[in-house]
This record gives sequence, structure tokens and C-alpha cells, in this order.
Amino acid sequence: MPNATIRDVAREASVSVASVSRALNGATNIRPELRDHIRDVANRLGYVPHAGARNLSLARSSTIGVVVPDLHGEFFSELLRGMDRQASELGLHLLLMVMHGEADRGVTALHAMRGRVDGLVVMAPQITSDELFAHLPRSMPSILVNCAPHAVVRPELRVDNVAGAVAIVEHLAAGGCRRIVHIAGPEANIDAQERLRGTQEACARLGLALRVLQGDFNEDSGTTAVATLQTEGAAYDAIFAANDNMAVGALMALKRAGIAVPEQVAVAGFDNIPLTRLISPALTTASIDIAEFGARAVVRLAGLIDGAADDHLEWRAPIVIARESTRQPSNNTTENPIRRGDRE
Amino acid sequence: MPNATIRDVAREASVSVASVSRALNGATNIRPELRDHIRDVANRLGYVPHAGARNLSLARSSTIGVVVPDLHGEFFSELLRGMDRQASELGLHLLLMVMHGEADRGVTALHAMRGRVDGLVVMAPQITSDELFAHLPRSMPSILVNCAPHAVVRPELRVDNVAGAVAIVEHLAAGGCRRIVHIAGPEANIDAQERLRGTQEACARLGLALRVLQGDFNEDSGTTAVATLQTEGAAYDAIFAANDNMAVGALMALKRAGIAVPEQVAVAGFDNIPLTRLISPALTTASIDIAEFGARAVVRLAGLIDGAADDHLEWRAPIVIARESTRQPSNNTTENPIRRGDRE
DNA sequence: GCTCTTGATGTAACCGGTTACATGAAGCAA
DNA sequence: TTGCTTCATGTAACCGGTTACATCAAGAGC
Repeated sequence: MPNATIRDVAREASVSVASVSRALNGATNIRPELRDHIRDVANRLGYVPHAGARNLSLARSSTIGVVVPDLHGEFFSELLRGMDRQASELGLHLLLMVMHGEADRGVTALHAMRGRVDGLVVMAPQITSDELFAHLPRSMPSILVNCAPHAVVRPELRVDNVAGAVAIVEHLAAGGCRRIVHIAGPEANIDAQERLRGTQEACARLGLALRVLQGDFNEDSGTTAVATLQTEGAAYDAIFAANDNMAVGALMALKRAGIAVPEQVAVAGFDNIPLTRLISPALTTASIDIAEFGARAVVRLAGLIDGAADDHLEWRAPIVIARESTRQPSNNTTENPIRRGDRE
Repeated sequence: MPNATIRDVAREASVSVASVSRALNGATNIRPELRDHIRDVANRLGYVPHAGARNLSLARSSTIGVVVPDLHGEFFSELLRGMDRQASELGLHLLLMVMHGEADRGVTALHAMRGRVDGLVVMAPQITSDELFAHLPRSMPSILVNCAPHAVVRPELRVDNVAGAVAIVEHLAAGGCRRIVHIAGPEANIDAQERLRGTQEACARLGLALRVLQGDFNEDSGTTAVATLQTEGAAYDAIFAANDNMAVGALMALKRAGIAVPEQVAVAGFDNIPLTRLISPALTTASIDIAEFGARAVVRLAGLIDGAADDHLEWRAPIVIARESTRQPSNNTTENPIRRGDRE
């Protein structure tokens, strides 16, 4: 037996569909006793409105699409968590869409969102903005999160990786480090590029020696980097890995090599994955509040859907989360997050 | 300017809406040149079909709802990852819904899924099955994942904690352990109860001495348990904690007490949290393939949606992931996952 | 030439809601 | 009583697709 429709309820209650709709949606222009009667009938029939039909006639789905490149790891679960919390507060649902590498298939999949969601949070660092814009329906409100850089001004949210890297280097320098090794992330990755750039800028400005080793964001490349340094007999007093995974790999390798952290070599990562708190020594890292970041994206998107004028690029600067793996400076730098304003 | 509709395309191409629909959906009963012409016009107008309208007339949304109690931690991101992979393979979208503690609000939120999704994967260990069934529309295909136990037979998927605990105990026994200490999880927790039961069964069957200490799934309770054993001067050669957190606590406490792991005492946990690989000695643990678990739920749900008869409870038995914290038996038990058939 | 079949195309109903507008009854003033 | 307003309720159009069925032209068979 299929689900009851509004017409079934109307017939059963001997009223029109309009009255049923009014009764169930709390309209005021209906006689209270009729309203109650209709509600009783609806309950008795186990009537549950068909959201799809409702969305069609209201031209509003109360759903927002979340486009992410991946779901691996805690970053995305935190991001989703923040988005979900905010969305449910605003009465919105979340339609999840993972856009894997293949740009063509993924980009056309954006089309499938039309008529399914009211707007999109798009996190697509792996495709060029041209491809992205070409396939984002212009009438679809959307906010870009950590996407590839582009010329057009659009509603956008971005982690300020440069500022984060600068903050980490400053923290290392404040702890007395002078010869920094940076384990970079994949060359094609925007985040990795920006973190490298921030490191370079800060080292240059502070007069620190900098050595860059190539990594790939995986734990192994941190281990490999330390092995390289060991065989070379290189002199350094700090390792700043472009993400926590690599930092953990480096940390483990240093431990095995009998090098004291942070006494001989300080280690810092980036992202603040939960693991960083648990290992010993606990890892110093930099991070934004990921859940808040996600929530913010949802808030701005909700504004866009409601027609708000919002066309600006907003940066979130990470703060340094100082832990055991680095020497603490006398003045604690963790307290005042550096917030950059909009750049340009 | 709003998006073009199928009627706009029809007018512009001087054909009927039926022809447009046929052209764009690859029907065969249309003249190829007309089909191409319509496609050209559609492209020129930037026509993207309205999925909501399509769903309404097809009575099918190609979307499945995923109900989870939380999004914290790696378990859920892995689960989602597996579901997403499978769903996108089957051409399905994922609508995410987090059902927080408050049963009433969450349970009625299930109603909002009607007409929005074709079926549900429900993971709701925190609410009783009565509440759950009362609010699951009967016509809504759904598969329960690790839900509270209940009498009715339903499509269901469950981690076989009993089998996992048995496997761990067998692994410990194979490594020569004879006096097992089990640190149990919270008494009210289903998983904890089942793991305890498996431990008891296996120890009885294998003739091993078993001592059970109460824990609470937190790291501290592992530490406390070891402290208790120390002050008692108890004799034991293995600790099996009902989850990894407690195992890690126990491991650290043993280390501090100067007890060699695994030589004097073997340690095993449950869940395979990422940390277990990274600590030293790496922790032996038991776990299912979470992503595969999620994917399986989606496959079965897709079957249900297509009308397949599927009313059975399926168990996934964890496999032992043998690492440094236990003595390895001569024949490796990690290779053959023990798969239990349906119980009862 | 006429009928029958075949296949492309158009018309309009339908999916299940919402809501502008029509209707009609009740209340009130003159 | 008549006319006007107010307000609850009903009717039917609409959202944007799909598709059963009607229609019609072309080709086949006689």
C-alpha cells in the first residue's frame, strides 16, 4: 500500500486539499476545529508529506549540496560535522557529493544538483576555476571553499595557509630555531604551495636558513625526509612539515634515530589532526577551527540563498597550537590568532 | 534570468516537450537529426533538467538517506567514504542526516526524508527499536546498521563483536597466553557487552583463566586497570581491552611499570583506530573494513529499493590485525577472517 | 487506389504538493 | 430587506518533468 497523499487526507476528512495544506502548515485562516480534525485524519492515515513535491511547488528544497574532493581523514569529517550542525540549525539538509579526480565526470555531476539543492558549498581544489565556473549553473547560489585561485570575485572562503606557515616559522624562531627544514606537500597542491611560500617568506624575513624537501602529504614521506637528512649528515634544528601526517612520520623517524624532540630538533606540522594530541611528544601544529570553518560556509550560503549580497573572499587564518614537539617561546604566541583581512 | 525549462527548449526548437524529453534521455524512437537539433538548442540555452521535477514524475530520487548518530572521528568518515564510493558507482546520491541524542526531534526528522530519498541506511544505536520502527515509514526501504537489538526480522547489518573478541582471544592463546585480563567497556554499551561475551565464551572453550575488570572505553580506565593488577600482584600474561583507547592506556601503564610487552604481558585492543599503528609497540587489535561495511549497506539498500527480497541480519566479523604488542603464533591467524553466518 | 502497418511526433494527464482566486455564508449597517 | 465586508473554504492552475495515448505521414501489399 503506497503512502497516503494530501488528496487521500482531503477525501477522508471531506475537505479540500487546500484546507489540508493549510491545516498542516499552520496557516491562520482556518477554523481551529477543522484544523484539528484534519490533523487527526492525517495522523490516522499516517500521512507524511512528500518533500519532493513540496520542493517543486515551493521552488525550494531546503537542501544544500556539499562538494568535496575526498572523504579521507579527519579534516573532512570535522568539516562535515560543522556544516551539519549549522545546517540543521537553519533547517537545511545536506546532500553530499564527492568529486573525485576525473574532472569531466565530476563537473557534469554538478548538473545533477540542479533542482535538488538550493545552493552549493564547493570545495574543489583539484579542478581549474574555468572548468568549475563553466558548469556551475549561474542561478545556483554557491560558495567556494579553498578552491583554485581565480580572477572573478565570488563568494568564497579560504584557509590562509601563508599566514599559518608564517606563524609556525615565527613560533619555531621564537623557540630558538635557526635552521629549518620544510617538508613540502605535493607540488600540484595549492595548500602545499601556499604553505611553502609562507615558509619561504618568513624564513627570508627572519634570516633563517631553509632547506626544502619534497613530500607527498603521506606519513612515509616524513620518514623518508628524515632518512635523507640522516644520510647527508645535515645540520638543522627544526622540521616543519606541510601537514601533520608527514610531521608524524618525521617524528617517529627522529625517535628511532635517537634524536631528542624538541631538544635537538623541533617538529611542527599543519592541520591539527586529532592524532597530534595523542602521540608523544604531542605535536605542535597550526589549524583553523575546521568545524567552525564549515559552519561559516553554510551560514554564508544560506545568506546567498536568501538573496543577500555577498561577493567577498574571506580568509581564515590558522592559529599555532603549541605542544611538546617544539620549544616554547617566553611569550606565548598561541593566544592571538593572526587574522588577515581580505587580500588585495 | 531563471533557468530554462523543458518547455523553453521545446518552444525554441519548435517541437513538443515530449520530443525534448526523448532527445535528452536517449530514447530510440526519435529521428537522429531531430535529436541532435534539440540537443543543440538545449546546450545553447544552457538547459539543465530540474532533478526535483524529474524525481516527482519518476517517483524516484536516486538518493539514499544516511542516518548516523554522530560525525566525530575516523569511523564515520570511513563509513561515509565506503558508502559514497558504492553509491556513486550505482548512480545514487547521499543525503546526510545526523540524528543527535534527542530522540523526539531526530525521529520526526526521519519524516522529512519521505519524498526526498528512495531508502535509508539507519545507524541509530542510541534509540530503541520501538521508537525507530514507529517512525520509519513502512513503505520506505531501509537497512539498519548496528542498531539496538530487536525482535522483528529486518534487513540489517551488524559488526560481530562476539566473533571479534573470540578471534582476539584465540590469537592470544595461539601466542601462548593462558591468563587473560579483559578490560570491559561500559556496562550499558551493546558493543562492550558483546565483546565481553565473546571473551568469556572463548576463554571457557579454550580453558583459559579470565579476569574481568570494569572500564569505560576511555584511556584512563586502561591505566587504572593495570594499577589495580599491580597493587594486587595478580598473575596474568595478556590484557585484552574492549577498545583501543583502553588498550593504549594499559600499554602506557605497563611500560611505566617496566613490564615488557609482549614478552611478559601481551596487549590487544579493538577497533583499529589510527593511533594503534603509530605507538610503540604497535597495538594488536581487531576491526572490520569500515569502508567495505558502508559499501555493503548501500548495496543491500539498493537491492531493497529495486524490490529485492532481503530480510536477513548479516554479520561482519572483524579480523585480527596482529602487531607488535602480542606474540605471533606460528600459523598466522590474520589471513583468514572468520565469517560467521547468520545467527539464529 | 485503397487499406494496413510502422514509426515519429504531439497532446494532455499525471506525479503531490502550494496558493491565487472564486465562491458563498455570516455579520453588520442602513 | 438590501448591499457590503469579512473570512473560511473550495477550485483549479502551477511547479517541471515523464509518458500513455492520439495523430498523422509514409511505405508496403494487394
